[in-house]
Amino acid sequence: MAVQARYEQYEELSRQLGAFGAVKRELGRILPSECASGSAAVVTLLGRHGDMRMSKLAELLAVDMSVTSRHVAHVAERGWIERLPDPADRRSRILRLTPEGHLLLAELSRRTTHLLAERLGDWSEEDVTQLTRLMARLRAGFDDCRALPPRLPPPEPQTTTRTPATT
Amino acid sequence: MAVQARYEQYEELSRQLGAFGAVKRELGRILPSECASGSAAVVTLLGRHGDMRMSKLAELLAVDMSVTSRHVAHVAERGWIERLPDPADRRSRILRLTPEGHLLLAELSRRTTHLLAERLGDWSEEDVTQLTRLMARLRAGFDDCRALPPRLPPPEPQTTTRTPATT
DNA sequence: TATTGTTATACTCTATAACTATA
DNA sequence: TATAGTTATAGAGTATAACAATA
Repeated sequence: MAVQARYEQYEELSRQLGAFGAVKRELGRILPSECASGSAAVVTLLGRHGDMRMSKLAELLAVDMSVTSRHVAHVAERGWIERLPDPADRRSRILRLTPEGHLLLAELSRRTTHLLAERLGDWSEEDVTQLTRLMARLRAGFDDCRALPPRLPPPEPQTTTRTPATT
Repeated sequence: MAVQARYEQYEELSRQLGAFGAVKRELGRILPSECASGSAAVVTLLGRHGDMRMSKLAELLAVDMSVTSRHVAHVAERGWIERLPDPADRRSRILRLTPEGHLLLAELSRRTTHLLAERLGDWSEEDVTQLTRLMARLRAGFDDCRALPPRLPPPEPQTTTRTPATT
């Protein structure tokens, strides 16, 4: 039946999602000293989208603003960004890459693309494009519903133990 | 030129990889109490591949054995797996799911597939299959070369500051 | 001497809650 | 009263190094 096949697809996708952390860790290992992955994300997003406020950055990072605040403080301490006052709202701060930040961004791009070129050198252009497109779509599917938290499925109709976790 | 286009593909893929943490965090939020994502990975891999030794599990998890040891201890304390002596090597231990572990595995599968069904319900079967296939291939590309650590690209030929990180 | 696995320590990322300053 | 951002605290994941037991 089609439903059964679809759930097996989800199972398999779930396994790939679980194992995908290894890829991100590997990418993290090539980062420059002092620049952890959180810092790299801040610099990369500012380079991609331009100056923005904390709240906007938190949204793009898809993490709580408290986390964003810590990452931004770390990056600002190292001189890669500056925090300008927002003339429209004195509670807010505008984040902007410094010249040193742009240099770091170029270095990050160089290292990342080099590693990906090493690992994906034998991929067809179509496959790279497809993977990027499908990952973006999956992420968008999770972003969209971030307001409403994920719901659990209804409990099993069977009369078996339903919550093995809370033993 | 083609090389330039390829590097732009890598840039875009890199951004998607960076933003992908949000998907994994969302999947982590639906886990049962006491079962963190590390525990879920252990149970899932044992269910998928059957009984195995610590070293094999560490390889499948793609993390250091010390990390594996901690996750396994957590899972064993909750009765989801047992650690049997290995008759072939007394240093080693064979990991096996308990009946409670199988119940937990079923519950994990139920919750994960439900969430994916909610988020990917409008995807074509081809797209789901493609994404799974390409993620597996990308991960394999990183797994294969895990023995040799990722190498950094050669320094820029230009006479600019090459290491903005070590300011 | 080499390998399997455990433990101690330290670092990063994340979320929740309490707090300050401003709207 | 509500919002933008910060800080304190706690929990989870990971790696390195030192260690025990066995091969």
